[in-house]
Amino acid sequence: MEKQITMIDEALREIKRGSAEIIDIERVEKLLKAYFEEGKTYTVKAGFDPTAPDLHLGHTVLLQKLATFQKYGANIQFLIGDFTAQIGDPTGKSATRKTLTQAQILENAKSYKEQVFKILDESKTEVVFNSDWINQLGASGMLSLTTTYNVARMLERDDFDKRYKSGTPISISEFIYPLLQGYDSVHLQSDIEIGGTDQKFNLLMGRHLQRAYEIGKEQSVLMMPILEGLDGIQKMSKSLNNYIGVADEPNDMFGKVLSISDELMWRYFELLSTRTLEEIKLFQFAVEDGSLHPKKAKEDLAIEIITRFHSEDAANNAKKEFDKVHSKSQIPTDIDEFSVEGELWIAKALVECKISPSTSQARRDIKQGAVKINQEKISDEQLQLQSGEYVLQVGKRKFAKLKVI
RNA sequence: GGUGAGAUAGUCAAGUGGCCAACGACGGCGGACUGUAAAUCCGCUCCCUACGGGUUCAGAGGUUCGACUCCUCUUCUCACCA
Repeated sequence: MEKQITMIDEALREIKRGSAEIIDIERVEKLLKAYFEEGKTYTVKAGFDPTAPDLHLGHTVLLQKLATFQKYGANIQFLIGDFTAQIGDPTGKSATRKTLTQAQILENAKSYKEQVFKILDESKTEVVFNSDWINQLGASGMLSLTTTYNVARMLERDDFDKRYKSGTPISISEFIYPLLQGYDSVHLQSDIEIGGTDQKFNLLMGRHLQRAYEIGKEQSVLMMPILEGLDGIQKMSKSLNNYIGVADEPNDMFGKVLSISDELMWRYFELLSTRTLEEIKLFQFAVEDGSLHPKKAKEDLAIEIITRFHSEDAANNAKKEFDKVHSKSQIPTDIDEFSVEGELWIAKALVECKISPSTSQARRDIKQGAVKINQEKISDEQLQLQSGEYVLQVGKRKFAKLKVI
């Protein structure tokens, strides 16, 4: 008995880690108790958008939380919102989405699986599509769904409220969106749902509808913070180009992790590392008292992340490569190769090798001393490359090999 | 439906007849310092083999030696009124 209580505490601690807010933690505790005492499992739902199969570390924050739940008796309902995607989530800016064909959705779902099961246990995960049951709903089902809520309460929601007051249009279908998402929880009889803090309203709707439909339970809700991107300010997203993709090359991942600020590193440790909080605290103290170089801590983080998505070997190689290029300023092993015929003006060569966007930019770079050929800085912007092989470099990070024939 | 204001480079935002390829800020890039960190400092930031040329200031016309700046129409945004 004693032992079980500590196990429950331990599990709870891990589950709470990094979370922004948990609603009805008592129920989570009961579920854990039932698991440890009677081996009863429970379900945790998380919804994903079928339009974005390119996962980045921001998405993995949720996935890792799901993996934690799997450790403690949860079956994951990995929901692909293929129906709701047709409406478009009104959360935040509602850019109108293009509707996807069924074939595209299945394609995306497939690539989700490839990426997601690097973190989740496939045997404890059920992938479901909400069109399956929403299409069954029919007009009358839809109608009775809408009777469970009213416009005034819908307008309590922050973004709707702002848009309403400022006279920005809100379409009726946008009101339907949270209802449908909540209905998913009714159909799936979810015990817990997790999502980002930006999803709070939609997540709570699940509770509301489970009550309205009298399914005999109300899901607990766990919200994770939105991970900041490489800039440390805005949320990680592909469109802001401040992301680390789970499919990124090991070398890119390493470089990107090393480029984050020291402050942000701790945030990443908390939300992305599987190290215990105690371990992370020790790192933090060690860095503060000077016994651990912050770069070393960051390298460990990078290696951990790369190991998860690639392999340990890949991670170690990435580190070696990084040291080679940046600490010893040697030329990287794998660089793009190009070849051209006839002699070539240097500015054109840089454009040709895609390490300069235009000859104008190339000239500026040369003038500023940013261009090297075979490790030698050049200053002559009129330089003609005769036949031979060259390693061209712009700045610290852009390399290309060029063969002039 | 009526009235008024506006649309300028990746974003924000000056410029109201030539001095404007267009102030400034942010971002981005390069350099110094470093740990490819942050902070800081400096330079660059439309294109073109260039002390010159070309194309830009929502779109289409017009006035003018000359327009981002003036006029007309179009499209779109915003504010107020109904």
